[in-house]
Amino acid sequence: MLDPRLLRSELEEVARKLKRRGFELDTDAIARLETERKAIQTRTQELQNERNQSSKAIGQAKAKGEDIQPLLDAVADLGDKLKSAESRLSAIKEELDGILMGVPNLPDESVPEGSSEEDNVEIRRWGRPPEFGFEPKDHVDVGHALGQMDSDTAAKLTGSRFTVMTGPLARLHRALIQFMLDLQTSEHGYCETYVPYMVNADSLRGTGQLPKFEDELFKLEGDLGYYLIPTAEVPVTNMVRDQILAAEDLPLKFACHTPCFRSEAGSYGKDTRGMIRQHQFEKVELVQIVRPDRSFEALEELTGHAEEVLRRLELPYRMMNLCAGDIGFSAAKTYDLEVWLPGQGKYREISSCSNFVDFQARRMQARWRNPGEKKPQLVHTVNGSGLAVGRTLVAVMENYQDEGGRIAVPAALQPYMGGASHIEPNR
RNA sequence: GGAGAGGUGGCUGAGCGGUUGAAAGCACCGGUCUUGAAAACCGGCAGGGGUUAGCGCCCCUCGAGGGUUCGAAUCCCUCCCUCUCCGCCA
Repeated sequence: MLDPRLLRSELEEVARKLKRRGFELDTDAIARLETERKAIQTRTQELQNERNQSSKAIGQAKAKGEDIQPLLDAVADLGDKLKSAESRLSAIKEELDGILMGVPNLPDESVPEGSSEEDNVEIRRWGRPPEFGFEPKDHVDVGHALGQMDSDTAAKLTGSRFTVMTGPLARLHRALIQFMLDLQTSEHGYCETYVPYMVNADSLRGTGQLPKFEDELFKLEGDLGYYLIPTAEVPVTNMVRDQILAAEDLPLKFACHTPCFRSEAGSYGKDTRGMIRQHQFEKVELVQIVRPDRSFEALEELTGHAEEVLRRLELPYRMMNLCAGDIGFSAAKTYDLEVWLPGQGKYREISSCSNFVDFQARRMQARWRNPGEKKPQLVHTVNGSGLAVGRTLVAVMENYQDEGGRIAVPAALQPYMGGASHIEPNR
């Protein structure tokens, strides 16, 4: 959520910044509601003050044993007036809040102009796409040739956009998770974290998935109203919801592996082949809760931590600075890491690292005590995938395939594979 | 699922329907003392909103939402959460 005070004092400036990302702010509606809010709020507070004064006087008169009837008569109709003012006020606040909750974050100045993926700016490139002496297969063909990846069975069990893996390939998938967690916790200082895979609506509001993106989530039946998490970002970031942290607690750095569940409602027909876009996939998420003045350096650092996974796996990738039209709802700035996929002959997103500045913190009321300030201040939140496991597996399968249908195991993963150097096709 | 206890400031924890937005302790900040530190002592210290050049003043908030009342942390109702015991269960 944006700072409501910013919307009052610099409404046009805010609208201009939001326009960069293609969002039209209804400034007239906001200005009108704001004006009304102010009037009704003042009126309400006057009435409340009157009530408080009168009640206090009645209490004092009663204590002295005086006749309080005249005082009671004087406030006879106050209750009704107050009640109607209060309900009007809360209705306006609710309406205003509804608008505000649907307004995305302001893109940072360093975010390039643009309206789509096409306008993202490449920051750097690492590694070189491998040369094959044959026509490289995509991961579906590689997996089928191994006999260890099967979407037909998954479709029988559940439906489309799921995968069954067996044998060494399933182990490689698990190895990636272990490797990523070990790297982030033992070398980059993240605290390994285990969280619920279902969350309540408050948590989803906190990180910005609700109220706008409910159709991208799996909601559970029943009275509880829980949702399956679309990313570990939701439970992990919300750990600090409604908290006031001490300065020495910051930064908090969490690494968390979870499955992620996404309805992919808006992506019919997109990436239907293979396991690029699944309803269920594993991810190791990196989350940092930081002082406001450190969030942009934290974003650089965290992105570097995600990159390190790709470097250790020796997977070629590039880093993109997303343009204003392509960053997510809650983000002020986002870097995507895109890995080279020989089967598609292009770079595909494998990690998305964002600085949300105080946008999520304000929704969550996550604050810290800044020694230099009287009042608690909002923290900043930064997160990124380190990495998306399913897509990393795809990248390994495609980049490490050989003509005989085998997959070489990247050196960094061999300790997690019982020392195996290759995955062989089933006989 | 059954029975009971409880949700109050950063934390612990008091709180007859009427200066209680809240005792006390801890933590924290400032000061005295000290070569320095600790201890001791003195003082400050909830969050949010409005208004003001500022001092300040006003409003809201004691799990959430309703209700009773001139007045609710305190009484009533609904819901949520936590803890203990029993049952069931990986």
